[in-house]
Amino acid sequence: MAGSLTAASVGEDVIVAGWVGKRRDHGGLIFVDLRDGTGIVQCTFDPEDSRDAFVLAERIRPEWVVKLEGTVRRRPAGTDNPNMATGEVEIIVRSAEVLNTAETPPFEIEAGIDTDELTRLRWRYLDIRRPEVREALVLRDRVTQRFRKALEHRGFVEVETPILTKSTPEGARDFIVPSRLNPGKFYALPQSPQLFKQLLMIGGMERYYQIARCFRDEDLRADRQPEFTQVDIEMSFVGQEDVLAMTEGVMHEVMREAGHDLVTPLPRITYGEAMERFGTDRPDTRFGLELVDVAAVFASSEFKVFAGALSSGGASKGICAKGAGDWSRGRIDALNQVALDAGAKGLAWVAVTSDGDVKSPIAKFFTEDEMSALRAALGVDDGDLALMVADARPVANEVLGVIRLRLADELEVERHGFCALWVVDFPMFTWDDEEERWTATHHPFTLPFLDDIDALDERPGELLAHTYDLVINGYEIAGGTLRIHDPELQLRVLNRLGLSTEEAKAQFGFLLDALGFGAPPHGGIAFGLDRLVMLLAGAHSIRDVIAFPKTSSGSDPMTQAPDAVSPRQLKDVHLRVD
RNA sequence: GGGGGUGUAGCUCAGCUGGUUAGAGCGCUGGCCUGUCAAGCCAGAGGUCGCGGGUUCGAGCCCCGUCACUCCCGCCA
Repeated sequence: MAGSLTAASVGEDVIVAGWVGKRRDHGGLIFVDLRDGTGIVQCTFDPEDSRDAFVLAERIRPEWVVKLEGTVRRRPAGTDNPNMATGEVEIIVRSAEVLNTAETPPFEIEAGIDTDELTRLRWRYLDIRRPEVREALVLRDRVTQRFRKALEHRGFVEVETPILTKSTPEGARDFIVPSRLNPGKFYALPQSPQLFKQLLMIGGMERYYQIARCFRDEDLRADRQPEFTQVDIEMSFVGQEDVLAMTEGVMHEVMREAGHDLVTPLPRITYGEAMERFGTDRPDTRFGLELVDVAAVFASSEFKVFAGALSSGGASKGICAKGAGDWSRGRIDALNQVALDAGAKGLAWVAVTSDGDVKSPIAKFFTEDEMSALRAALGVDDGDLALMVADARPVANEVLGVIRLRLADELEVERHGFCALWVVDFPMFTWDDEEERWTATHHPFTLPFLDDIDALDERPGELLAHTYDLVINGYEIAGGTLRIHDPELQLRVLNRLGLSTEEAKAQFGFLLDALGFGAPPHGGIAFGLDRLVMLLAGAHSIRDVIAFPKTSSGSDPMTQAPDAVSPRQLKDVHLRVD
């Protein structure tokens, strides 16, 4: 009500209820900004209109809850406030009632405050009164509703899956819940509905979705919370193209809801290409700064470090930092440190000043021809800085991927709008040095490329899988796979991951059994709803789009969770705590 | 688990090379004020300098430890 009053409402008698914002007391005249869910309107207390209301207005304080009755009036000439939606009008208050008083809030309830997040979270319900937080939650609702609408329209059925479920190996650390009725046994909270959606396909649901809460007991980040929300989707009797087309259609509608036009079909690149060009599997394609293979330049050069890396099967890659040719040595050294931290042995560089002078610790190893070849390969003009890494191919790519993002910041590269793309064909397995075994790149239920299935045993590192990640502005917004529907193949994959047949049956027996009862071919995708809304809201953390998020140590400053429980509770669930 | 940053009034911050009684703006309280909207003017209250230890004649400042928040790496199939 409050925020929707305009000149068209002039003359109307209205009742508004809400919170007191700013109060401006002129002695003989008092203005109160009244805020409700719709916005803010100025309410004017004049003793000539109502003595009682005026006397009350002298007492009220910020964040008191009041109900005001009065008439909407055009503001006197010259007193309009063009900065507020209701700035042409005001309510002349005839009667006022205090519904509740309030403590002085620990921070001001208004847009654009610069208060520490801990303070905001401790009084999150006050923070939620502020417009940015409110708008983020409203946006989240609109996005969620649009997902529902778009999916229902396409024949999907929303099904709830268990929150109390079974811990399985592979993947993230589970949150576990002790069972009172089963001493010594535990439920696990789902990392995602994963297996249940497959079981729904086997159950003949054919098209399932769920706005699903997921739980992972891992360390937090700006874009990672211990509980988060997926829009989880699965379809039967489909191939990859069907899933991608469905996803693009739904995304188009969702983006439209948020006021953006997503041009489809989206570009696609393979995982391999993403790594070669951007040094990451989730490239931010709002800018170039792509990685270039400079092996041809270094193969025969006198620069032993690079030539050596190449001859031992590695790669040498480079990136051209436009306009960085005049950077100080210190600034380049800082980049070198970034490269070292990212795992490089060093960062080679050639700076060409805007006067055309070449400065480089490695220039002495190059002939004039080689130097021009390097500049041509990377597109280095006067005033540019070339950065090169030679190492095992994955290392060289990843290091330059990190450098690329750093350069985008340093060079203040323009990054606006939304650049979405598919990254497809991830490897089925990734070698884990620490555990000395193959792990599933996406998950163990991913369908590998069947035309190369011999690689499963012979060359597991080369086997690709039917996978697709939707990446926007460097964030993985959705990811999915076609699933294995053959129990024999599923068992082979689990074996390949180091699970014996007995272990596989103990952990995933219900899935293997189910696959044996006529599982249809199926595949799907899951969106990270929090991240998507964060991007759409222009926020920098998913905490900004979650009503009651946790701090980076996983605690809630408002409820004080997690907290100790009583000895009785522990005894009930057969637990002892040190 | 590791690295960086931060921690001083309710909020945001300043506080010099270690030196008297720790300051400012906003907010809050009281007073004045009939057209403000970051209202204005006057007055006032408000401090475990995150916590613990150490060095020193003397610590907000230096040292050690610790806690919290935050960003990143590891981790997140």
